[in-house]
Amino acid sequence: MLQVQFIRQNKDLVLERLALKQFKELSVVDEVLSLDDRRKKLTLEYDETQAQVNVSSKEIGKLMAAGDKEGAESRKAAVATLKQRLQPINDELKQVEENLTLALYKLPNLPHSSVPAGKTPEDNVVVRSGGPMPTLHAGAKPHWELTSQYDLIDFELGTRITGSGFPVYKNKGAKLQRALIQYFLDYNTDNGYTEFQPPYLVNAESATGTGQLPDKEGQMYHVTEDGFYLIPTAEVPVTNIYRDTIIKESELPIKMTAYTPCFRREAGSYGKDVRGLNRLHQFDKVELVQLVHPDTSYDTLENMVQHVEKLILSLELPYRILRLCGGDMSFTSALTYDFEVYSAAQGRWLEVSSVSNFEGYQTNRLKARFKDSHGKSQLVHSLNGSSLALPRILACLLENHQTADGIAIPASLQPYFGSAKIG
RNA sequence: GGUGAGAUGCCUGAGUGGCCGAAAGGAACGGUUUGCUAAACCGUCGUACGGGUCAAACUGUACCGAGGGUUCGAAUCCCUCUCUCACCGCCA
Repeated sequence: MLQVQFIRQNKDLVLERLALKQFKELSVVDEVLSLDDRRKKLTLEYDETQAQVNVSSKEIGKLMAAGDKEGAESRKAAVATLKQRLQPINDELKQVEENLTLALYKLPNLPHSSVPAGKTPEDNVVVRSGGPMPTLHAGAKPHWELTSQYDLIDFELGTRITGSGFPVYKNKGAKLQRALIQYFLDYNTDNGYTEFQPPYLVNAESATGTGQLPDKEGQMYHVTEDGFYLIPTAEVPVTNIYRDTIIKESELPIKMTAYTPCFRREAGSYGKDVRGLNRLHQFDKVELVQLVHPDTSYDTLENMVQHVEKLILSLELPYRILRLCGGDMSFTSALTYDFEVYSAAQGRWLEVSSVSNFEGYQTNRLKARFKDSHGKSQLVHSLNGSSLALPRILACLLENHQTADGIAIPASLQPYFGSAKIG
């Protein structure tokens, strides 16, 4: 969430940026400020009254020790009066603090100055593109036919075991999946990221920390029996590794990577969006998370973009990088680059990675801070990106590298997959 | 799942009603000494939210797992919960 002090000092900027993000309830900004004013007044009143109580209590102790029972009793009566005043102040203070938090939760992160104006995906800006655009042979097929032809994935079986959107990978399909995960993780750790295997279920505090709650409650599977949520991305458990911690400045940047399955309810999706591997309820992803000094977070963002770009290039896939417009960005992000890979047989671009700088928005909720050179704690900036989401990469690999007599495996992947082609 | 013991600052660990935001030791950081290393010595060494200030100094409140309660006053007493450890049961 945004820092109240920042909102107070930069109100005009905040309003302007919220508008860029297509945020309509601008009155929330004033609500936050007035609630914070009220909170300060009440806090002062409470603290001053409580201070009197504390002083009196000490005096009572001394009077008792001195054997002055009467003096002690009269003091007690005075304290009782003070405490009666305290009660309603405290009640209101708690209410105000709760409302303030709720109001702050309503405000999305502010887009960075380089974020393009716009409302829909059409307004996203293509930053650059690359990779070899394939020329498919006459009988080229979409991936859901290839997976069936080569016996790589059984969608119907998954439907029977669980439901739609839970495919069963088998044979070379399962092995390719495993090879990709291994390759991605090695690539990340070779570049200085520390590998983690986090829990796949998180509690409500963690989901709140990264912004899934309360904003996107319906996106996650909720295990009500124990109050846990299935992770929609490794971002949630991995970023929460540093919840409520003060990091040494010398330890920054913190670079983490993790493979996890991801679970998303994806309510309301339909049609060609969900065909084959395009959109699933369970999928695999290798994620990058960095916690960095605020001064360097945008350099880090560019580094992460290049890191992911090289990985896609090594898979010999055609891609483009988009800078998302204000209206298409996620609630918590300040600047996001999406990577899309061209699905040749479908004739459409599929998002395979999203790399974002959240600045202090997540870390303010998480209370992930570091001590600066003056000894003051400051929020670190958090960033994350996929490297990569597996199903769409798999789909594009199959479609783009298909030939009349099989599917070619990119050279970078062959050591992991163990052969140069499928079929 | 059952029984028992616990949860204190970066770590170990004292503290059973007021003098405790908290002893002591260690680690860390700064300094002195030193041919270098080591040792020794001195100092610093929690967080949040307020007040105050140009900024500091200074100052108030809260926090000893979490939440409630008793009391003029709680790390200390009571209740609930969570977690940790040990043993038993079960089990990949």
